[in-house]
Amino acid sequence: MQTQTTISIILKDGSKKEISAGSTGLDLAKAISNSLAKKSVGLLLNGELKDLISALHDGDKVEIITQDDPRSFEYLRHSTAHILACAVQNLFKGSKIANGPAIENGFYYDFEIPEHQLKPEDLPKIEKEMQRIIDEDYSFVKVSVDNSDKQIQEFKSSGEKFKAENLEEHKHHNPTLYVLQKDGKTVWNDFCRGPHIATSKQVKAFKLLSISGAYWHGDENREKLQRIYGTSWWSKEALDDHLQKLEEAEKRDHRKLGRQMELFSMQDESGPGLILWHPALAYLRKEMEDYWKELHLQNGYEMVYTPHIAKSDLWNISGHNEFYKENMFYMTVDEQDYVLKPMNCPFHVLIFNTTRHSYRELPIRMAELGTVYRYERSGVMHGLARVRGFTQDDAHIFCRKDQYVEEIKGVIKLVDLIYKGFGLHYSAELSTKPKDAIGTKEIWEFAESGLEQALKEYGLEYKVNPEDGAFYGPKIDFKLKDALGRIWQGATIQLDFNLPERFKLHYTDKDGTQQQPVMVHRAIYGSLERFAALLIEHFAGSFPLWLSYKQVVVLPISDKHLEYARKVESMLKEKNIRVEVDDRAESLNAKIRDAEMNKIPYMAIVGDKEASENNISVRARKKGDLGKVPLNSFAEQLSKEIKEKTI
RNA sequence: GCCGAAGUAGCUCAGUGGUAGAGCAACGGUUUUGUAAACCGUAGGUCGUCAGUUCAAAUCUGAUCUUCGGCUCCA
Repeated sequence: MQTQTTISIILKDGSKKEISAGSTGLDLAKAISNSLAKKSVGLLLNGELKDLISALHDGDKVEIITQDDPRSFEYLRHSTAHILACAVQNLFKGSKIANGPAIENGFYYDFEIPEHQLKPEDLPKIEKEMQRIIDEDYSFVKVSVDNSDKQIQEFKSSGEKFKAENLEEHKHHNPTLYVLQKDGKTVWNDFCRGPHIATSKQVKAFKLLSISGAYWHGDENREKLQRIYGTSWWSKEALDDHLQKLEEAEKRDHRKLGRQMELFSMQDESGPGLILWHPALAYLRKEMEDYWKELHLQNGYEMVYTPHIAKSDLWNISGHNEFYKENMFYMTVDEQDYVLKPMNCPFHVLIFNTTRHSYRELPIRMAELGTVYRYERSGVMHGLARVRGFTQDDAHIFCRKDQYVEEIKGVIKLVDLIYKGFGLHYSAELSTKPKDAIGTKEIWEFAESGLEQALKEYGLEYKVNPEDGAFYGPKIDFKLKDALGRIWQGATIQLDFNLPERFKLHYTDKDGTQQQPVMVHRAIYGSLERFAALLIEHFAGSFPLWLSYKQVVVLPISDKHLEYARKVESMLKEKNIRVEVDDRAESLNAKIRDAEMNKIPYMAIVGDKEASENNISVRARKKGDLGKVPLNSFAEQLSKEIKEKTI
């Protein structure tokens, strides 16, 4: 009898497991339980994601990644991308493969395909070939490249120039190939770091979604590539859920709802990226603005208004002409150059600088709903979310160093307060000093630690984005999460060391010396346009009562009830409720249907019974009949809902 | 800006070289309706724009504008 050598593995929970030497991760999973082995996908081996069949060594720390672990998608999707690449190369002779990573919710692969432009009709054909590869049950086998130069030559001779270039770049990082193999026969290979699933059959549910262009290494001077996007899941159910979510997102698309609900438009005559706010969305904006102004005035801000254009001189001082030139609209009047403002800050600084300031006056908080114009490249515009003219809910705080932390806390409080009114959840991120920053090390330290202190004292969780701040100062960004779990850019708080210097901002301190104030830029909605887009998609157009254009529609059962309907209307109008009567000669069912389609929160249905009892039958959007309610209590209930901003 | 796709009635879409279509919306009439579409009729389009090919162009070609999917960039 031979003595079996064993090795000791440290599991996730810190416990140790003895297994026989030469075991793989899969063996370890089997040794723990069969059901675990079935769900196992890969390993976190000493902190790195590795193939499930990686060999284990004595003392390794191992966490088994199962299908329940979100990290398992990296394996699945990246492997599905490889199957896609193999399928495309089988179908389109001479195709060269570039890169194919897993991305959020899916994957893509980039190809150079000579003499064929991919069309949507190609996707089902490619899917079929992928399914064939999956059904063949090929193994993903990792092969280390011992002679990089020889392998590069091989890639080059088979025309795989992108693989050759990738390998050249990584030749000193223990390069590996992944090959698709069956019965020891290799059918396909790619230069790849991995990790992968074990066999192609593990791909249970995938779909190719779209085609687009891309460049090798994202560089428009390099080769043009064709990209295929897809998604891949562990089960058909999960795939269907995901596809349904995509469908739901499409239904909620603010551009689509914008047309359907007549919220806004952009027109050829007025130009791209320039929004016409139609009455329904203008009402929502008015509510956003009123709410904003009310909270800002309550929280020590002062309102200012500044022009839309300014002489070029201003932008020379601010530095915009130097750093922001390609984003600005220019015009010449009376031989004088003017610029359409891309930011409000220089104007606020001018207001600050009009008089001398005492340390006693600070902080000064100057707020403006300022409309700015930025030249955006033609391909980047997107509905209300990315435009050329937009209104920032901008404010600048000029304060002393000793007031700085409190001021930041005040802004965080205001952000919290405002988002509450919309029922939105958010998270915070702190971005620190980038490489090409201006300002001394001391001032950056002061600024960053101040932001951090404010976040901590406020008790807000945050993530740090190292080196992601603006060149002129660090910032806190707020990310908003919508009803579908998608992330939107929200509020931002930025320190600025640049403008106080350029505009020579001063205040007179206690001891009579001239000191430079700290300047904070901050916006909470960010852009009213983009925030409106967020609200449209978050609520799928069914806005809460306080944000609805039409809050109530009165539906008379027949013409006989028009008189009473008008009475209901004027009574609600007196209470400042936005109401109208549907007096069309349509059936009640048709009126209800139209009101539902127009996403009006409440319907007040009135007929003989209601008129005689001085009440109404209430029907709520999407909820249906709520029964009869006295007119007065209905009005009171709505007023309360509006006042409390009930979601 | 770059790559690719698309643009037909207010909206959603059909129409692949030979007289521009449907549904919904609009308008007129009939119906007077009890919780998601009553019925009949009328009107509405230089087929994004400009050139070209052709006896003939929504349809083929080119340019241009806009939109969409990406790349890049960003509030």
